[in-house]
Amino acid sequence: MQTISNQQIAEMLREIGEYLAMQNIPFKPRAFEKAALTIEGLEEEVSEIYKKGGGGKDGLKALKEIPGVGASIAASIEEAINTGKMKDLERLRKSTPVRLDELSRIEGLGPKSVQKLYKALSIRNLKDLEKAARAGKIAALPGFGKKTEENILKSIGFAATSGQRFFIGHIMPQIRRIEERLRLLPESKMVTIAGSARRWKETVGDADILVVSQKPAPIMRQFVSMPEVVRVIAHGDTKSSVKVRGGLNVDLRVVPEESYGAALAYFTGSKDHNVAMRQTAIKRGWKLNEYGLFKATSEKGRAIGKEKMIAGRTEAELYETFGMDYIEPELRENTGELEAARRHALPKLVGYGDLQGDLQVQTDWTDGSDSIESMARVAMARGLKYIAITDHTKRLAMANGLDEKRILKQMAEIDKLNKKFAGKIKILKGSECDILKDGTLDLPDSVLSKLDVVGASVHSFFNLPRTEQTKRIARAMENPNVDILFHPTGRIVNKRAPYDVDVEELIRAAKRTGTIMEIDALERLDLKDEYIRKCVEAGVRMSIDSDAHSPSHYSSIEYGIAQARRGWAEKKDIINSWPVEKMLKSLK
DNA sequence: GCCGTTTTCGGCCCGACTGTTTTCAGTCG
Repeated sequence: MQTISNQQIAEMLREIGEYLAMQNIPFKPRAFEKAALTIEGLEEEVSEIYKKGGGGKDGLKALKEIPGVGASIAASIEEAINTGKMKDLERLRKSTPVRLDELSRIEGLGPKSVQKLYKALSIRNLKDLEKAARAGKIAALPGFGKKTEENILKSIGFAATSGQRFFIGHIMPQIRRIEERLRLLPESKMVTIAGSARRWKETVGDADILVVSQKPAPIMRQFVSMPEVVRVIAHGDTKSSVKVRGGLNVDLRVVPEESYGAALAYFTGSKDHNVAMRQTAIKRGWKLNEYGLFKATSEKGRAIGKEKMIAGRTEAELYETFGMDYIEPELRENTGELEAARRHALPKLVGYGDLQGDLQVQTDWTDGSDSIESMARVAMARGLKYIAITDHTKRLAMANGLDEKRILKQMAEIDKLNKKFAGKIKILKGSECDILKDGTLDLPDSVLSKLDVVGASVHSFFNLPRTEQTKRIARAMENPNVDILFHPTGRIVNKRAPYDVDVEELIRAAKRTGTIMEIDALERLDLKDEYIRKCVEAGVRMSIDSDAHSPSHYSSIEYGIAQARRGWAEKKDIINSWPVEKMLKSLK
């Protein structure tokens, strides 16, 4: 039987929610949406959770443990696991046969409008919609108009790119360019990137930028007329929204200085974090919004309708008023950070300037673009104290992988360079050694034992069955010469799914064997944040590596550090934040 | 439909912008 993925289940639940929203049913849509969001973000497959729970009644119980999943949704999930379908969804689809997924991708078109369009014009899909819009039929509907019709047509043109999420490493430079442009405006007092980019999520759907200013109008005018803007979605006094070349939506908010902290917290999110914060406020009889934290004033115990702002100028003040420590943006996902902040037990996250070394660097000996010397010089200029040269091994023939002879030659060259760079940067002898199909390594132990740092990684047989893949990698980790497991799951953000492997078992193997787990920064962000957190909890150490194949790739380190921070990692968890001697001693 | 330091009923985050209205519904984040 084909097992159903979390993504598929989430889409079904979300679709049910949208149908319910179409029918104007209150609250239920949000319940489904919430459950869908949670399930999408789960690391473990829901079908596994059900199976592990024992299936049947006990499986259902296990499903209900998932936040946002109650009796009814659990039953639907069970149904989907067993039959691949949800009867409730089938029924809804039949009663209103519209392609909700297609139509709600159109900007400004939500469930209510879709319902109206279906009732009045029998519009079921994007094609029907375009036809009706071109024929001018939509403008004639009550509640719709000429402008709406124009926007629908425009949006159809963009439908392909909307809803897409961008890899943070690719999109951050563009967001920063826009930030910089706004910073240069004389009217703007402060400019900050907010939203998921400030939380360093591995993918970003929209960019949010916050500006403090007394004169928003000229800032808004400049913003909507930037050269990269391809469409203005909204243009207001305090909020504007545009789509820029490449498909990214950028939202700009202008707030007064006294609300800066509240607004920054609000627009940084995550949504879940904000909702939890607001619920905390309500419990205390306060109100939290993007303008501040407010307390209702009362006279003789009776509310008199006036509100007094009690915090909001800075984020720190906001958290403090709640009796919490300041929560770094990377932690704001409502996954225990509020509780930890209350108990003053937040981690002291590894900092963006904390790395002293980089333990995965490729050179022109294999598939890198530059020489060992030039990679060392660039690393030095970036303030690194040591790098490990870790070229591929012979199994990776297309990368001109090193065999025993060539790697010995490379080691001799590194000795020479170390004399040249003495006192400036230390070049470590290393390898990115291929893990062969059976879990043995591509170079003999007699060679590996001569190296300072051995990373092992999978570049072949991605499709082995889960247990075999897990055993294979764990076997490599048992090798006393293997120090680090490079890019442990093989994923590439937005490009390649991880191979099927039991990561928790690998983390146990790492603990048992003293192997370091890598956070590979370049395009991979492998490990994922959830696994990083599990390593931290298990006391398994990690390294954050650029995986640089050219000098410009060192810049990816920043994203790797962000990823580590999102996984609650501290300096003590990241071996290359340590001086080289201490780092080397921590290896096998 | 979900949830619980207001706990098995009765709540459910909150505000800006747009377009079509003439006071507001729908959408978005």
